[in-house]
Amino acid sequence: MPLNPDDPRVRKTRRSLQAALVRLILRKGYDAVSIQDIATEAETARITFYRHYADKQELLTDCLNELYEELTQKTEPMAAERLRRGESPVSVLYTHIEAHEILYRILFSSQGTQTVMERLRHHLSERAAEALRQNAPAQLIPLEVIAAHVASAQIGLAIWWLDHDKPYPASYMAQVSTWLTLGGVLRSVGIDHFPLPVPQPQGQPATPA
Amino acid sequence: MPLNPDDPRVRKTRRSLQAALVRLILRKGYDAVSIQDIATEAETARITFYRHYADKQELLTDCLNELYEELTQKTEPMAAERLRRGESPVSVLYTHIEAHEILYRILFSSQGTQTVMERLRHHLSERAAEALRQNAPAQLIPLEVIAAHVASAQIGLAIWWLDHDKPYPASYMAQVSTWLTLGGVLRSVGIDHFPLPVPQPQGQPATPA
Amino acid sequence: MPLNPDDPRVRKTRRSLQAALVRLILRKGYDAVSIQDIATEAETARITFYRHYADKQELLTDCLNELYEELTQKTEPMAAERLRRGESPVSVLYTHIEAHEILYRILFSSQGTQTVMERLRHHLSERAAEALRQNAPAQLIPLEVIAAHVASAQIGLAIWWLDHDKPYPASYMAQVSTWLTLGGVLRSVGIDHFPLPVPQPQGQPATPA
Amino acid sequence: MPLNPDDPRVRKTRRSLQAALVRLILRKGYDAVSIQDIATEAETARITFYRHYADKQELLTDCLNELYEELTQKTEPMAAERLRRGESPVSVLYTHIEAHEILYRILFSSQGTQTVMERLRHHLSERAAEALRQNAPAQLIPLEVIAAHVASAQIGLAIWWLDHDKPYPASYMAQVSTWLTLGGVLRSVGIDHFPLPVPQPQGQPATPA
DNA sequence: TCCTAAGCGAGACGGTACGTCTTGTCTTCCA
DNA sequence: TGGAAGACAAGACGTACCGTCTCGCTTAGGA
Repeated sequence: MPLNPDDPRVRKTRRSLQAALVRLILRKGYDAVSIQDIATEAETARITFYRHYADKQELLTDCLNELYEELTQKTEPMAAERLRRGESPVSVLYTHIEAHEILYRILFSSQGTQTVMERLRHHLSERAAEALRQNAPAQLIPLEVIAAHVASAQIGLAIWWLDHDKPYPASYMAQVSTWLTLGGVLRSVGIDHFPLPVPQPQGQPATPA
Repeated sequence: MPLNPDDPRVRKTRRSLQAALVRLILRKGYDAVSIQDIATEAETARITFYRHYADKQELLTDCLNELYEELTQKTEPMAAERLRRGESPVSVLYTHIEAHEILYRILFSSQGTQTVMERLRHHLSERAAEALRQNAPAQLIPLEVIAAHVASAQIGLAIWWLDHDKPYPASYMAQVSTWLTLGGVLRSVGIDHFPLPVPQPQGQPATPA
Repeated sequence: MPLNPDDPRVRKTRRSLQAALVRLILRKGYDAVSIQDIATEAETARITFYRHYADKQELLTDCLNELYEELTQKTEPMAAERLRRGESPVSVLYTHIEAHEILYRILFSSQGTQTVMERLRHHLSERAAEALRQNAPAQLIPLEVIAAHVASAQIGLAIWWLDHDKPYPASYMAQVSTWLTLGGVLRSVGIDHFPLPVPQPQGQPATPA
Repeated sequence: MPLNPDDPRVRKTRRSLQAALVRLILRKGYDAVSIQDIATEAETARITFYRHYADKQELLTDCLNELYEELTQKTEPMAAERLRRGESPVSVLYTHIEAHEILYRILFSSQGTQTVMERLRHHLSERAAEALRQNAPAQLIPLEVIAAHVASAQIGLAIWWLDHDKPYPASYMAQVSTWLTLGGVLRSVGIDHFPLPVPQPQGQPATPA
């Protein structure tokens, strides 16, 4: 007996549960949150939770899904040539993270988000592969390997950024991530011939925490 | 009352528990393994588990710790200049992964290994930062950012490798990882001036999964 | 969260547990009965036991309480002058024991019935003291001492009776108990003539086991 | 492998265990005492306990056995005719209780002393039956019934005495117990004249607790 | 207007796992 | 030989959380 998702009562209950879960995760961490906790926090009955979600993971996924949808919506139609102008999906990602910091902290730290994380990783891989397919004159290395490398590096740096409490501005991080990915490491050790200028550290704190 | 780790009985019991956990994780996944399962599989009593470990996580960490120790021992004294010759810590990592594939699969997939993974990530960051400090003529980008980028990319690619059932040889993956990290992406899209030759895909399957 | 004792589910569960305990005590003895045993015998879950009772003792007391209530209800309003006619509370006690032999065997033998036994002893003391207060012309001996003596003798003889598998009829035992008790008690309050005839051993087996 | 009870080490260890048990029972009650407690209190190892006793009950019985032996030794050779002079075994019992109050409190209160208590009850029954056999001109009531009545009354009153913190002197209690008991018993064997004077309440507190 | 269906609240229940406790057994040492 | 040290198996204990169930209550939309 699936509940009618358009019934305003149903919508209201689900909103309460989602908000309750987010609050509780921030307070105690994902694992320490029991379903009774969620129900109590949402001022409803435990059975009501089960009427809407099969388990905690499903509720969390529901919380993060629209985050993912919003991000992919913004990234999807990015023309591949913007890649060279530095307008990579990465800059969209960092802007989005900054706008939804709390949810991204949960996404990055919670154990129960393998699914959403995996989709995010896959999405970034796809964007990278797509750009490569359109712009690369030659494929010296398997494309899927490059895509995996790029996605991992980008996500990893974004996680590092939040974990260290955003010591640099989002725009700078996005530039650096793109730049390093494209070959910045090389230049950072003194090797030239690179089409992108070095990201200027505008605005970042002189002494990051 | 901490048990004496040198008592042969203690060593034997711990070995049994560790082996049992590994077998069970492979069989059912980390989360589905109960402590009673471990005890039964190890042919001992449940209370014996608690005499040696506080929880499942602690036993798993104990399993993975020597893996980590062995890896860092091999990576530690790597002369920084080997970096240019392609003998990065990454090649050591891939060799090690191939030698202990089962444990690395568990390490990469299990929820309960945040600690060990974090140490691995930190270790790789340190290796990268160290190399940069010694070889970089200029620091155009904060060193810690570069290190985080490199570590994430390397670990991410290694995870991808196992998750896709090793479609290329370890040596090739190590070369690619190093090459991409150093600026390979650039070359892979047609930009030159790079000191390392393109890794030759010797031996990789023609049609990877 | 105390359960609602009027909920029919609750009543049913408690009945099951009580009956299970009685059966198990008869089968293995009070001490050998574990709570899991009770739950299994009652065809319920162990946790259900704990939802209703704090421990085995509490369940047993619950079993015996109504036994005690029923007995005291019958004994309470006994006119004191019936004492002389031989209609002492003791005759009620023996009749009651015979009607609920199984429960009394448990009450007399189980370790966990201190509370109920103490109440029974106290009740019999009170009945004796009350009768004495109303009928005794003089108090040559402290009343509470007499009451303790009477209650102990009566309970002790009843226990002996069951322990020896009822070698004499209940009515005869009640008469004997009263008669033996009254001998000293009457004299202790200054009454010299003994109003009761010697109990005639009607119906008792010639060769008791 | 029964230990040699004459080995001074064995004797010493057993003394320690017995004393430890007595102290612990007084401190926490019989049931709450674990075997580890006893060993710790006796400043020995737990396994040592098992070398000497099968369980807690056996140790307790060992503690109380000599108490019982001493009592029966004093009661055994009592000439039956002393019964009329008021020198019943009861007076010996009260004197003995007063001399070993702590142990008797444990004996009367502990669950684990069924054996010793049963022997005590049987002993008192035997003494009563013996006296009756020698002195009774007629047996109007089964002797074993009388004996059970007498033993129960005597033990019950003694327990009451300790439970109420000895509100009367031991000698007085012994007299009262005998006097109350004899009243009915004598008559039950056909003796009408009551040979004992009413016990004089010498020395008892005016307002017992 | 009522009445009917869907969502919700209350709370008992069976089940699994947890972490702790005690018991009794067993080596392996020490005096 | 007796005692000390300490690991171990067996199993009960009391608790926590999970997921399910039944029973009523409310409330909005259609008869």
